[in-house]
Amino acid sequence: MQTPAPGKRRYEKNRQQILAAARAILLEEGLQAISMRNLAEKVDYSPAALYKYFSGKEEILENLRQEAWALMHESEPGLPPGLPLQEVLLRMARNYIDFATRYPQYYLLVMSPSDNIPGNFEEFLQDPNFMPLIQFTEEAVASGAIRIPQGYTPLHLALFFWFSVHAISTLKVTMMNNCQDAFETTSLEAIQMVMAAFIKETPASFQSKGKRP
Amino acid sequence: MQTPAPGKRRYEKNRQQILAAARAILLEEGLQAISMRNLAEKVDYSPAALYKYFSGKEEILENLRQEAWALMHESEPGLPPGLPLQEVLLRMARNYIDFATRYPQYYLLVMSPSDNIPGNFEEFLQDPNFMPLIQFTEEAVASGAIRIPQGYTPLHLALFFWFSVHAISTLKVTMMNNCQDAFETTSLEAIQMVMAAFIKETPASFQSKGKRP
DNA sequence: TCTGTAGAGTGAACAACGTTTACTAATATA
DNA sequence: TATATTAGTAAACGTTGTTCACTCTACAGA
Repeated sequence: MQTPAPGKRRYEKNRQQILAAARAILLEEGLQAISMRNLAEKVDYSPAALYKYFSGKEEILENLRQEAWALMHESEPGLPPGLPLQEVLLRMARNYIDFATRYPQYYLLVMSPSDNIPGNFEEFLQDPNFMPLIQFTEEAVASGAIRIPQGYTPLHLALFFWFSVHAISTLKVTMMNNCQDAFETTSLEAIQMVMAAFIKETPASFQSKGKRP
Repeated sequence: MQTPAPGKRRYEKNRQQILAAARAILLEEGLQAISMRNLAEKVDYSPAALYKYFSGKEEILENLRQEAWALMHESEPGLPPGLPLQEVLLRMARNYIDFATRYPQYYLLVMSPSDNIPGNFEEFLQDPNFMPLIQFTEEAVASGAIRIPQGYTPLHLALFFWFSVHAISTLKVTMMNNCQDAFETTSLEAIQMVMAAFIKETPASFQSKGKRP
């Protein structure tokens, strides 16, 4: 009985099938097209049957949200060692923004109101999606690659970075649909400009010891 | 006939009354509580009657959105002359964030998907809510109070500033409900840190000639 | 192998939503 | 005053998420 009973396996398979259909609707027709009836018809179930697999629509969306985070993190390219620090940061930003650009529906879903949101600053700082960035910044500061003004911490710089990337992605997805690359280009330049002000100008490479965000 | 006919005046009064009720629901019960039926009952109308005054729910929300922008801009305190530039910028940021904190429902409404959103970068740059910030930054750079690195423009700095303020406000409203001031304090420090890197350290005052954002 | 029970699956309904339609009643205009 | 406009309504339409009472199937224990 090391493998689950066949009933349980079928159950799990159906569950994944429902999630796959929901994912397909999200990517092809958009977030607002995900309705229980629409979804049920796509998997040849009655709407009520979905409630045998999920407690409700919100649980299905929550699963897709986790998928989105995983997809974004696994699409991170392996950065070649010896890359200048500002290039590393720039690529991190670009990767995040590219994800939002390529999968706007995924990004909209991730940013849509959920019940799973941290309620305070401490929880946010320990969010697995944000913590690596803080760690990365701290290492960079500790190594001397980034110089932080007196009275401030690596957290401040990480926050700024996160703010910028988050704002650019959101704006691109929600407002700048019909725009050329002008917005993204200019925005990334803005990030670059600010980062350059803190990065100690050494062409010497910097490589984080932790896994990158 | 210089004043509108009494029928038209009553019509306009009813319209404003409906908007007032919608505003009350927004502030007291939240954005998701605004429904045509809920609103109709509050103003002692049948739901269908609202369609004699508005083309639909979206038009009502659009009116509230404009209210929100107006309210935010009129709540801007008159800055005393002779204020250091970084203090001016900091207060501008604080004013924006304070508005989102005081009226989270208004802010959520403003940021909710609308049909009136600019579709490209050029329109965005001419948005009356963003243009003053660019103007302000340009004046500050022209006067020498802010130094921009070579190859960059005041627009880059304005974008960064807008990104930060926007991101902080959104995070405060959507995620950081139960948190103390730690998040806002740290975030404002982050803005301050970055701004300080560009502001030429002169205690000499700077006063914009244009109206402030 | 037979049987009883847990559970997969369903049709119908409920409550709420935005909106439309056909209609009445009140008002403004001529 | 007669007429045309328009404010206002009840009822319905087509959605939505969710629940309930009910089958029928598949698996477990005798």
